[in-house]
Amino acid sequence: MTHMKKYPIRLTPQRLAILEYLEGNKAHPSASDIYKAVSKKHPMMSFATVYNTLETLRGKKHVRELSIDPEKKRFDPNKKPHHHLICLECRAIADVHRNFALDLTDSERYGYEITGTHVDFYGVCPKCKRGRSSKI
Amino acid sequence: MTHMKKYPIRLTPQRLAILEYLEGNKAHPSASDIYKAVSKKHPMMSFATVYNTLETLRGKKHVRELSIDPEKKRFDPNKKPHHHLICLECRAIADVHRNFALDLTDSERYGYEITGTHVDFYGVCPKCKRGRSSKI
DNA sequence: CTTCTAATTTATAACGATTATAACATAATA
DNA sequence: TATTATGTTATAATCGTTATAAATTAGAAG
Repeated sequence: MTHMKKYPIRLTPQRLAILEYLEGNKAHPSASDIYKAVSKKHPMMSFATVYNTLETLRGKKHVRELSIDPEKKRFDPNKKPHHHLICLECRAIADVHRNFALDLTDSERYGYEITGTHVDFYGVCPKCKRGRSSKI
Repeated sequence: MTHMKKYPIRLTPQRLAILEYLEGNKAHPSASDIYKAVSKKHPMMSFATVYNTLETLRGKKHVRELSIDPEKKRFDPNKKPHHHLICLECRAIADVHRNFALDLTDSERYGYEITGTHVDFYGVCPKCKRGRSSKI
């Protein structure tokens, strides 16, 4: 995990397992996805540890917490600035690495101080499209 | 509420009260905000009715369900296409009425069929900015 | 290497948002 | 008016998440 030396956290076996699972993971897993996957190798792992660790990682900017899925928080270890492409049927999330220059005029800004921008593209992923046509 | 004739729903006193509350509401209220406000006039109103009604309104496209707030769903009766400006401190949400032409190349699209786009601007609202400076 | 302290993990309870269920009430329709 | 579908209510259940307290462990100090 990049930046790990720059913003270090105390490394425990549990945290290492979670970091290992997240490293390069492009699925944008939820806490429960992470728990399920990691507890296979660490059966004693508690759910609370997953939440605690995610909170710690979020604080050190090692993961981004996404509010894209209305059902649950999802986590993104990709630290490059990027946007998302979301399947409205299965909630799959893909990354979009492009920089959109999105600026607001003063009147549009409405007194807000803007610190970041994020674009969501909504649609249907290839897997769900296939599923559809087969049902005709 | 616009479109009400085009996509009608059966109008009950409860639904009317909820629609009245939502009409022109720019606060992007949660189900609980709506319940609190509406049950002042309709003390017998049940929480379930708020959820049921919101689900019905969503189905008829009378409200948009937002996943902007990680804690809870919020609802937007504004049917003009628009984007959002979100205060990271108090979760206030303001509307941005601008059309951004955001297109992805085929390779960026990754097989997804894109049906919509939404831009979130993150920052600090004027109220929270004021709160900050007074604490120096 | 041992001792100490603070941080971490665990199990579990509590919480808030949301959904499900079933009985009751109301509206629309025949 | 009788019938049927739809909406409302109260309430239980569920799910994701946070809080708590006791037990464990990592890391620092000696």
